[in-house]
Amino acid sequence: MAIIVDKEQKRRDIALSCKSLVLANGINSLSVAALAKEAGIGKGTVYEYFKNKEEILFEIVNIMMQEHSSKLLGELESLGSTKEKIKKFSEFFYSEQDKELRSMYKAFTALSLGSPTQEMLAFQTTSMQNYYDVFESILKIGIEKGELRDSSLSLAKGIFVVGKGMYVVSETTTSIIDIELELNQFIDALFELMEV
Amino acid sequence: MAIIVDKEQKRRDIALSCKSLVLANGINSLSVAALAKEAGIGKGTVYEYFKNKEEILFEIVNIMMQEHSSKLLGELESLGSTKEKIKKFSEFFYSEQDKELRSMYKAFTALSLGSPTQEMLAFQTTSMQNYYDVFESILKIGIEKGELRDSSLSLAKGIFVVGKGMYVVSETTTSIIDIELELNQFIDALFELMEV
Amino acid sequence: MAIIVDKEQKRRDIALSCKSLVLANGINSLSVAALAKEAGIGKGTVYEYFKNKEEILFEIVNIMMQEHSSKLLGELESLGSTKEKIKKFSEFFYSEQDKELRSMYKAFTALSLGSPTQEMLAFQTTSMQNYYDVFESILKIGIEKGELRDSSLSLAKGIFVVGKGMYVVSETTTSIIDIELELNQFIDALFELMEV
Amino acid sequence: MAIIVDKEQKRRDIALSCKSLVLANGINSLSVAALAKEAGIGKGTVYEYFKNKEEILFEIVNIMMQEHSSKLLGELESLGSTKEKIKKFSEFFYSEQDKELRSMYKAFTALSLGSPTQEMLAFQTTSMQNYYDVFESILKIGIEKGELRDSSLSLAKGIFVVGKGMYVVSETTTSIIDIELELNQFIDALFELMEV
DNA sequence: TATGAATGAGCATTCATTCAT
DNA sequence: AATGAATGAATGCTCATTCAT
Repeated sequence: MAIIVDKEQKRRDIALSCKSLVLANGINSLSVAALAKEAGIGKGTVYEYFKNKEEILFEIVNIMMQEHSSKLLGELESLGSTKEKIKKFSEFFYSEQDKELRSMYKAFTALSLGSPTQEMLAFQTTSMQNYYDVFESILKIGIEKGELRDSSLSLAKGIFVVGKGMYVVSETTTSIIDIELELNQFIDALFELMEV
Repeated sequence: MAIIVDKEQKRRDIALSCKSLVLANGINSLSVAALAKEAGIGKGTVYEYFKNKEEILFEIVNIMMQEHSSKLLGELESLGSTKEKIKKFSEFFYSEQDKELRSMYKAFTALSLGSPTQEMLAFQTTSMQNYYDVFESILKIGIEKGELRDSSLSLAKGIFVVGKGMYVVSETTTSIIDIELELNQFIDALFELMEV
Repeated sequence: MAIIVDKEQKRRDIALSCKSLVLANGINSLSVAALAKEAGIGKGTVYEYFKNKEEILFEIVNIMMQEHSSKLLGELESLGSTKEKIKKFSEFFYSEQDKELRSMYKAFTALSLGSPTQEMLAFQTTSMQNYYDVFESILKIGIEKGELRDSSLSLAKGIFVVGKGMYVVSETTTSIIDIELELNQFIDALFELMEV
Repeated sequence: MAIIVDKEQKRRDIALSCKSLVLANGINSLSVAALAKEAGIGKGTVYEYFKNKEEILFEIVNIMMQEHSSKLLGELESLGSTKEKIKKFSEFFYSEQDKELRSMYKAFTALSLGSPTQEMLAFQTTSMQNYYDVFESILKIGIEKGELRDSSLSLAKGIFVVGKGMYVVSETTTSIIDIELELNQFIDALFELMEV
């Protein structure tokens, strides 16, 4: 009987096994040769599971985002107020435990900005949408519960991107921008607007 | 005696002559060979004016930012209210006429995120600071004139980065994020908070 | 499964196939491109077998020295007197059949003098030591057999380097230095000292 | 009245002004640009005084050898015995004060071995001959004075090159060859042969 | 299915030399 | 006589991808 290999599982294994390589050296210095070696497989085998190098990065980011997403959803459940939920949500941009994903995300953003492909845009759009849906549902519940005004929703995307903007600024300058402090101040200020 | 060349001017000329190459093909595919050809000079000549390839990109971005900056300052002068000034300021993120600089800036951000060097971070920090100074002075004048509350200043950085965040989102996803609309909505909302 | 290649053998093949290039044009003008072409392989393939260009030269010299060394040891066995052995040993510096190795060695010495690296010095030290060990053992046997005085050993290095010195002189001047004649005269004279 | 520049003197000035550059970085990294800068002249001017880069090295070595030679001749005069003279002569290979010339000579030997030109060989031959003439005259005087046997002359070249050989060995290996000790031992031993 | 040997296009950078001024 | 701006050939090395086994 032939060995049945779970292709999807092997894809994940390969992707994850080189996660540390990307985190250590960035995305530019990740070579297929190093990747294959780290994964303990042949260079050719990589191409049995991924169309090209880019796809591997998709897979890594995808896995990490899924993990982060499910963890986040779990943590959100235990929180009461909408503001707490939003703050928990934005912890991604500065918390120590999300550092790896952030680093991965940074590498991926660099790639996306530098030479965007259709697949890349589609991938990011989907990922982003998933997060945004969660975010929006939090606000909607807040509105339902009477915590927030109806008009708050229009500020949603604003809050959503401010973290991203801060993150990019902090990563591309040496300015000591204290994201945690400033982001929380920003949210506090916004909630004064949004709260009923 | 030897030919006297305005080195600074030639630097600018070389940098600008390959601006279109970067805008057309991105930063990754900009080769020194292509650059030199476009500039109508020899490959070696490039290195008479720039220490390395990176420096050329600095120069291009620098020139474009200076142009944009002086144009912006001129336009700001004719505006009365602080909100109008802030909106004029944020037009950078969506206006048609700043498209080139935005594109250049995008390429540069990709580079900065991908493989940041000390020089790059320093350059971005300085550039950013210049803009931020203008931004802050607008708010300070607004406060002096009694248009804004004293506490507004703490929101400054928030407003400042939200554009950047939106821009990155819009560039890395296919989501039809209407930056112009959403950014203006966001500013309007914030001004409700900030206005006396 | 993949093609199995005797990496060590191919290394030798590649190195040897460009031996003539080095002998013909010297070491400075040996480009990887020319080397690969001569070996009938791609440029990239070279780097599958050698870490860098230098290593190829090491390999060539190494192979040639090993060949010479084993040939020399064979020839030494059939010789009776210590003087004969020493003379056989020193034939390297002028014999027609060692011309290639000498030429290779010359190129390598030029490199070592010009820009010595740790690896290069180590390589030369080892190679030199191997030869010197043979040389010393010849003298020791001579002493054991009562052919030479005990004190002869202190002259060993002197004899050893005189050939090298003559060789360098002959290669860097047009003076018609008759190495064969002078080296043999020198050895004869020395043996008057060394013999019991 | 036009300024009359002593071309020959300026040649020497240029050559000497970049002596330290060669000593510091070796011969391979000496660029005409750096050289001109060090000499405080334009790159083009270099070519008014030298046909090419190689010629500059000739000039440096030439000047240094002339200096060394005249100094050596002065020192030899005050010495009585032939052995002392020979030892003084061979001090070149290890003395601290000749370190610079040795270093220069090393660089030059590397060049000569690597890509010998007719001019280079001719230059080295002449230089070598000058030294050898001095050396030979020392031995002749020793013979005249009855210190040495007539046959000693045949060993002359042997002594002459042994230093060179040792020097090359010491420069191309990490072996701790104590040139001073071994060279002197060698000369002592030879003198047992040569002395009447 | 798995492999890894082979590849060659591609690239940044250097530098001796020329020559118009 | 002096200069330095301009040059382009030359080069070592990388790496994603292919494909024969």
